[in-house]
Amino acid sequence: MRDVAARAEVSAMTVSRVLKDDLRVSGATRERVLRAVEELGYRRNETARRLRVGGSGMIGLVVTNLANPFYSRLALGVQEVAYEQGLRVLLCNTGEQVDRERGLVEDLAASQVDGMIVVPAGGSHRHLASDVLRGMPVVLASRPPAGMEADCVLVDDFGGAEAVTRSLIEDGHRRIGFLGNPPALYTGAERFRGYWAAHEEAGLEPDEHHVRRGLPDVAAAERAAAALLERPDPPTALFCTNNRLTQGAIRATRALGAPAALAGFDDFDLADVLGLPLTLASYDADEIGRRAGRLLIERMTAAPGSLPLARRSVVPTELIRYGTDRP
Amino acid sequence: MRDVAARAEVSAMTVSRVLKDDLRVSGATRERVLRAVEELGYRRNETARRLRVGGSGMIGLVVTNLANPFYSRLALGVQEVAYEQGLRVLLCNTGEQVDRERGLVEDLAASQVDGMIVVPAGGSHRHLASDVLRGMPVVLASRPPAGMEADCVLVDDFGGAEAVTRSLIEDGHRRIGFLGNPPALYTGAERFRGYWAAHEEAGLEPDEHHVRRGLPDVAAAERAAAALLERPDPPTALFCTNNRLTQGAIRATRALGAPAALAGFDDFDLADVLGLPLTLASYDADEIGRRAGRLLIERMTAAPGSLPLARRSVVPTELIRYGTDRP
DNA sequence: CTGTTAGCGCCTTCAA
DNA sequence: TTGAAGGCGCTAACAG
Repeated sequence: MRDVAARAEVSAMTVSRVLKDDLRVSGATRERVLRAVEELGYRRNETARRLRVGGSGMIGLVVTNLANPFYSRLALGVQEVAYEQGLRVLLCNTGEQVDRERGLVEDLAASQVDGMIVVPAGGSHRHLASDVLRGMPVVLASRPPAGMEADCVLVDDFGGAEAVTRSLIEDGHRRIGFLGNPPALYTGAERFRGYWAAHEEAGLEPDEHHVRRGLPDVAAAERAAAALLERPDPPTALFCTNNRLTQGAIRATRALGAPAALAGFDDFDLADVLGLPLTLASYDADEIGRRAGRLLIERMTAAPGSLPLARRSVVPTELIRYGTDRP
Repeated sequence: MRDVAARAEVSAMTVSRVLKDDLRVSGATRERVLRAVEELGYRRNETARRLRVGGSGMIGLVVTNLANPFYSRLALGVQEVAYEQGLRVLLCNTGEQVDRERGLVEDLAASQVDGMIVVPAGGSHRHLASDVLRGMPVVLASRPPAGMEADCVLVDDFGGAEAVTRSLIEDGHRRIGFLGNPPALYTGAERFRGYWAAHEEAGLEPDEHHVRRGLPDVAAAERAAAALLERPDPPTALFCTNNRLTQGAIRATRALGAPAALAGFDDFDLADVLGLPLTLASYDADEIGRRAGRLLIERMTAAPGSLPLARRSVVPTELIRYGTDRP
C-alpha cells in the first residue's frame, strides 16, 4: 500500500480510502490511485485489514461427512448465502469423530471466524457452548443442541416418517418393517417416533420383530432387510430411515425377488427409474444450509440479546411416490 | 496474551514461546503459563499471528458445482490431506461462471491463502497465471491448464472412454451412439476422442448421425437418447460421457422399452440394481482431491524452481460391468 | 479533501 | 531462560 501511495503521490491513508470506496476522495486522486493499483497489480492484504477492523469475513462450516450428498448440498446452501454477503466459508469434515470436531471448532475459533455452522457429531455439545466460544455465534444443522442453547435448523423428521408410514398404512399394509440408523442419533429417534405414531393413529401397533435399529451402512441394511423378508411372517413393506438404508433394502428385495413395498427418507437419483413401489419423504438439503446461513448472519449482525436465545427452524418434507402405477 | 502474561507473571514473549512449544522455557514457567491460559480460556489470535509470520495456513479450493458428487468427493480428498498438514480449506463454488471464478480467485489471493486448487470453469486461465497471482501456487483439477503453466490432476478421460467403447465393440455392438457434454469442455473432447479411437482400432467408424454432443443436463440427454433410439437405424448401445447423461439415457431406454446397452463415465449408486446392461468407466474422485492437495503442498514447501514447471498427474479409470448377466 | 499518529495481537531480533 | 523494542499491513480517530 505504501508503494501504491508513493506511485500515486498520496499518503497510504488515501489509498486505503479509495480501496474502501470512501467518498471523501477527489475524482482525480482516485483515478491516480486506481491507476497505480493497476500498474503495480496491488491487492490489499486481507489479513492485515482484518487484524485492524476485527473479525475475519469468514464463517466456519463443520460437517460430518462430505461424501454424503446430503451434506454437500447443505454446504452448497451455506455457500450461497455466504457468497451473497461477501463472506468466505472455511469447510471442515469430521468423519463423525467427536474429538476431531472439538479440535476443528477450536481451530475455527482461533481463526477468528465470525461464526460457525456445525453438524454436531456426538452427544455432548459442550465445546460449542457460548461461554466456551466466547459468544461466537453458532448454528447447529440437522441435529438439535444438547446440553446447551443454540439456533438450529432441522428436518421435519417426525412428520416425514409419520407421513410415509401413514401412506403405507393407507395402502393397506399392516406389517411394516423398520430399518433404522442408531437410535442415539436424533434423526433416528425422531423417525422411529414418526413411524410409531402413524401406527398408533391408525389403531395399530408395530411388531417389534419387524424393527431393526442401529444399522450403520448399506450392507447391514441389506442383511437386515433380507432377514425380515425371510421370516415366516414377513413385513409387506419396509420403512428405511435414510437413503443408504433404502439402498440396502432395494438390494435385498431385488436379490430375493420379494414383493415388499419400500419407503424411506431422502430422495435419490434414479429412484423413479427403478420400477419399484417406493414412497419417500424428501426434503431440500440446500435449504437447510441456506436457512442455517441466514440464522447465522442474523446472529452475527444483531445486537447481543436482541434475538431469541435458541431459534429453531424446521424444513418440511414432501411425500414422493414412485413406481406405484407400474407392475 | 498480555492478560495471560500478567496472570502468569511473565512477559507476553514468554507466553508466545510456551504456545509455540519453544524449548527455551523452564518447566515451572511453562506450567504457570499453561495454567493461566486454561483459567482465562485464552486462544491465540491466528489472524495476528499470521500477519506477523506471513501466509495464512489456508488453501483455497474452487469448484464448479458442489452439488455434483464428483466435486464434493474431490473436496473431501483435498480436505483430508489439508487436515493432515494442519491446513484449513476455504471452499468456493463457481456454478461454472467464469467471472465468478475470477472474483473468487482474486478474493482468495487477497485472503493470503498459501495456495489454491481450482477446477477451472472457462476457457482462459489467464487469471490463474503465476504472474497475476504473484507466484502463488496453483493446482488445476479435472481440467488441464490453458494458456498458462500449472500443475494439474486429470482423469484418464481418453483411456476410460476408449476402454468402455472397446468393451461395447467386443460385445458385438457396431452402432454405438454417443451422448456428450459440450466439446468445449476438456473432458468432453477427450472422451469423444477415446470413443472414436476405439472404433478406429477395430477398423470401424462411428456414424455421425449417432453422435449428439453439447448436452447440458439430464433432460437434454433423455431427449437425445430417445431421438437416437427412435431412428430407423437405432444404435444398439449408447455411450454417455458423464453420470447425468447416463441417467438421461436410462430414462429414455426405460420409457421406450428399448433394449439398448448403456455405457458411461462415472459410477453411481444403485447402478448394480437397475438390472440393465451397463458398462462404466469409474474412478476415484477422492483421489483427484488428494493428489491435487499433495501437489499443492509440495509446491508450497518447495524452493522456487526446484520443481518441474507443470507437473501432470493422471488418475486411472476402472471398467465396471453391471447387469450383463441378467436378462 | 488529505495526512499524521497510533495501535490491532503477535513474533523476530537483540539484549540481559 | 527471560524480557524489551519494533514492526508485519492496515485503518480509526483526529487534525488541518
